[in-house]
Amino acid sequence: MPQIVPSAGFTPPCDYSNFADNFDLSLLPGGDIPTTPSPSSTFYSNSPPPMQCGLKPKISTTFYPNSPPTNDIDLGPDFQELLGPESTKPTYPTSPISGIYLEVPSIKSTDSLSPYSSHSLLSPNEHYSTFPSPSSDYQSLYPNSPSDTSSYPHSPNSFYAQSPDNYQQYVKKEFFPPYVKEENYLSPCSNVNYTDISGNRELADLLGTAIIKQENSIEFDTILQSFRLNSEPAQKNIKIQIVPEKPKSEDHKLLREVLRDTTFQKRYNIKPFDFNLMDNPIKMEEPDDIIDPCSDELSREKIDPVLNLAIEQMRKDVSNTCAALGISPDPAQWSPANVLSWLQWTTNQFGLSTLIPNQWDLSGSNLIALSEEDFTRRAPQSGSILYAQLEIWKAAFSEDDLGAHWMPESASSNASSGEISDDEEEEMPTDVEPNKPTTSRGTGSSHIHLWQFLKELLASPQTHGSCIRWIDRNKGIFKIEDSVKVARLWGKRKNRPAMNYDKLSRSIRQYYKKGIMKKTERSQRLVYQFCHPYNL
DNA sequence: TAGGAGGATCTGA
DNA sequence: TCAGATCCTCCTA
Repeated sequence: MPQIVPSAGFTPPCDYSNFADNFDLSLLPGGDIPTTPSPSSTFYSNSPPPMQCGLKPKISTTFYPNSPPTNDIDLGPDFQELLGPESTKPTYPTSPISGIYLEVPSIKSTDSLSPYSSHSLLSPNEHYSTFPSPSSDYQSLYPNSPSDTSSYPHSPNSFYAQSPDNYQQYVKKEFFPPYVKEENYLSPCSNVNYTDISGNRELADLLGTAIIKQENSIEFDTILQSFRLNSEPAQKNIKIQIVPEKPKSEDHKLLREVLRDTTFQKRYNIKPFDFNLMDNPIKMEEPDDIIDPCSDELSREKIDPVLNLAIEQMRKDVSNTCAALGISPDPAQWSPANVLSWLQWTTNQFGLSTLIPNQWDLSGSNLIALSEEDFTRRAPQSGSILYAQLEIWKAAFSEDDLGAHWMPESASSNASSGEISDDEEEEMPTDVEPNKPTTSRGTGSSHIHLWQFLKELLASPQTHGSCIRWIDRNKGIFKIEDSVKVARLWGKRKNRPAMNYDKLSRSIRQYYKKGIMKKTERSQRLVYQFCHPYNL
């Protein structure tokens, strides 16, 4: 599996030492598994071309300097400090540190950098503005990078994970290429013996950081400065030798060492990501002498909580959106109106071009039957993203995995700790439970909930702005400007001619107990606030 | 006086 | 069974 990437603020209980234990170095370029990225995927599509095994081993890196890189770039004195003392300053490409030089590739065509290429699984709640244009900074070129949390402001609807049960399905559909990106890597024919520098943890850190660097957009200057401050005396003893080819079990030892080292992770607050290795058919390569018969079990123990959290996050994300849209978590049950609602929401979330409604006048069951080609035919610009998002929803509503346990965030977070009290259960809003699809009560029906109706009014300020409006949309605070009119509209919708604001407000107040609405911090007349996630 | 708060009870799905 | 409707009393700005 690909990478279970948590939302910002989420720190999975695993580290790079675990990653190192489970990382199949044969995945590295030139390894057993071809590394050419799938052209249909933007996941890790920026990997450098596979290294050619020449006479000299290489440490290849794709770090991006402040100025646009060129193939003939002068590495400059700063970076050279990393390789050796001034007296041994090399002349590129011939380094006095035998056989090691840096390869700085030219920037690739921006075509491959689009975050909207086919099958990109983007967080549905990310702001489109955070995605880079092809001309934006290099550091923004990895919108799908698992480590690139900076571009992804935390959102309860963020979608960085998926059910492991559906992983195989995704792999088959090439949602996730079955390889692991390594933009910086040791050439498989490298014979660098870093044993001699293993005592220099800072250098190992440095190299490790450099390896992660372009993924996390860490300023190179920062790394260099850190290196200068912390390891200047030690670097004099740096000695890198070329040794004969080692057995495969000892190959990539430097990378192994770096991956086991988590100091860089702490220093730069880098969050590791999970490869869901237990479900991944990729076999782990492990030196024979340190094979731990219990490692699989231990890895599973470490990974399981991460998976559970990721799955729970996924449930929350979709559940929140269901609640916000008033639609069933099961796309198959969507009415044409629900389909349009979902499409509109998704296009808004991703800043996609507006869809032509009459091309999407179909039920949920028909929608999920569409192929990706059907999607792209209806929406050439955004069809792939819509299709991918729908796949997520379909996966989210899994009869076996999720359907029976679906619950809104407030309840699911409690469920994760296994501490749902009777009271809490009683207060749990049942209107967004998956097994009680809201479709039949959804927008357009007389069975709509009051809170949904109010959101409906709030969603059309052009029409109803005179009687109800948002005070603070983000916080879900709104004000009823014309209580009589709102009550009348509510009564009309519910076919209750005797409805008045007194009754309506009583119903609103009932929501306090249910955790759907609450009083505002500073109590104001006719001002109410939706609780999370109903404010979404 | 309008609106907020909340208890009690009824209604309909 | 549950959400919402209805009726009620009391309180506050």
